Amino acid sequence: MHDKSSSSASAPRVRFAPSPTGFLHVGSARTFIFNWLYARHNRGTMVFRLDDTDVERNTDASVQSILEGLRWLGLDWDEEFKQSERLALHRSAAHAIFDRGLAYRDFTPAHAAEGEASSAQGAWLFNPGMRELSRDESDRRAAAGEPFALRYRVPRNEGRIVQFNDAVYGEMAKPSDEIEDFALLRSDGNPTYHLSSCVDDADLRITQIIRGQDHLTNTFKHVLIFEGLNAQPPQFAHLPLLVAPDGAKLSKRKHGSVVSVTTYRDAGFLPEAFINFLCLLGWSPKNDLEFMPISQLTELFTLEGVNRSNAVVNFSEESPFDPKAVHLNGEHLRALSVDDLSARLQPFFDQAGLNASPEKLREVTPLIRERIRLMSEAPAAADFFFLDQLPPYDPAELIPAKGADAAMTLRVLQHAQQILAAVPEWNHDSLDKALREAAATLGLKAGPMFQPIRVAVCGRKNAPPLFETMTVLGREICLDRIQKAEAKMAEI
RNA sequence: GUCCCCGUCGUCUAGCCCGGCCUAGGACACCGCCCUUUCACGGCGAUAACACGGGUUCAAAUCCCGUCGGGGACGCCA
Repeated sequence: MHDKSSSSASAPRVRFAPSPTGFLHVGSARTFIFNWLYARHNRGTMVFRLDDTDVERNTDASVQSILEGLRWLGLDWDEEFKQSERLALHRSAAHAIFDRGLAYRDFTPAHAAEGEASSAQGAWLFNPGMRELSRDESDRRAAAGEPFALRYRVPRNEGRIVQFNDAVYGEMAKPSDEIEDFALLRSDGNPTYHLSSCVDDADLRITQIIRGQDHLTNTFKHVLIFEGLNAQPPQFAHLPLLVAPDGAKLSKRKHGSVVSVTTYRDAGFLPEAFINFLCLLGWSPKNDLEFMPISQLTELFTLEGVNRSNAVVNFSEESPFDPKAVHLNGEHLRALSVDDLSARLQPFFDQAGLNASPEKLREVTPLIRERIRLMSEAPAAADFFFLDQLPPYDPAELIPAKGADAAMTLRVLQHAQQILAAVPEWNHDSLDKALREAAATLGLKAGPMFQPIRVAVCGRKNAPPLFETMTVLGREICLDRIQKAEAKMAEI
């Protein structure tokens, strides 16, 4: 490629522009991820821009919470901006549009036309009388201190069609007659979202706007603003929405904490698994691949792979997380090295108050990694490795469902205790050998032989493989627990 | 209400643009079998979808029209 367009076809610049009015939710996270993937795939620039023009609703806690969510995802950005620090630019842009005659002052008091029949009778387009105000009268009233909002003078009755080409939805067109005279400046002089967003996108030389489909119809207004700014609009790419099982757009208010990314973090999702899951919602590499590390997602991501229909994120009271996300997490968990997984599991054990030393946890990790799908499940799956005292369990559990009765169970325990006290070496192979021989001696199959021991040692029926478990636990603890089990048997 | 978008297994999706290779592929979930000292992991298999109605065509999931259904946007919120 050495044509003359090489300079204009420079590296793409994309942005993620959250407004700090709540925690980072999964829909926003996906938008961020797609932007990031696009930037990295095309060796472009990722811009983080805080769209904090709504002073009323913005909170610092929200900013922190969004950053916390993004930090967890582990995806970076190259440039950072805050809209609240760029208000002067937005205002002067508004004035420039006004000076070009593309906007007018609207002295109608705020919220004047709210409620009533206005919304029932079709779309509102503009407040009567304001469009036609002469420049002189407009100036006079403004000078007199009468508050006004600045509105875009959308072309009327000119047969004008506003259009743009969306990278996902294709050719979009709408008669300007159907677009309302949206506000650029509020009566307090502050810019609206539409204005700030477009002015910044133009000023920051954003080349692709990748955002939720809920902005699809707003885009016509944005095209008009770019026009008023004398700027070339970026390419738009709208993403299908993430919806709840009830079909409605995911919202913090309606669906609660299940839409917050920190909820996934706290439940023990791996960020790479969460990202993988989100990517599969509304995008596909089209080759049946589903398990993908971030490097591969980056390599495969293109806007052509984005589809157009909304995707359901499944969650319910019983299972708060989409089963596919959980499954994917299990796969990513198992793809980690034991050292890595062990380190990531540590906080979950600490939080559970299990006092797990890194060394011990490192030994336990291989025994549970195929048995958990969320890291939060780990403490419950491995608590008996770290507890001095086994939690109480039903002695009846000691008795196998088939192959041995209570009397035989007691014999198994007693015999095992003798054998285990005498095994020369406390490792997998000698335990295996000794206990299988013991089973033969008692005339039992492996199952009925191992079950009582497993329950005695772990305090439950379902546990990791017996010999590995006993090896990690050590002889002393095993013998002690078997001893206690015998005592329990006596209770029956 | 007005405008816009969408509609393939329960869910995420491939296929649709460039009609035949689709007796519609993959994944999750569910069920069954195998592996196995339990639970898992893994392997194998089963059930399961082109919203509906018209057209165009030798041929339609794929093209056209309509209907219905779902979602979104219509704010001096973002």
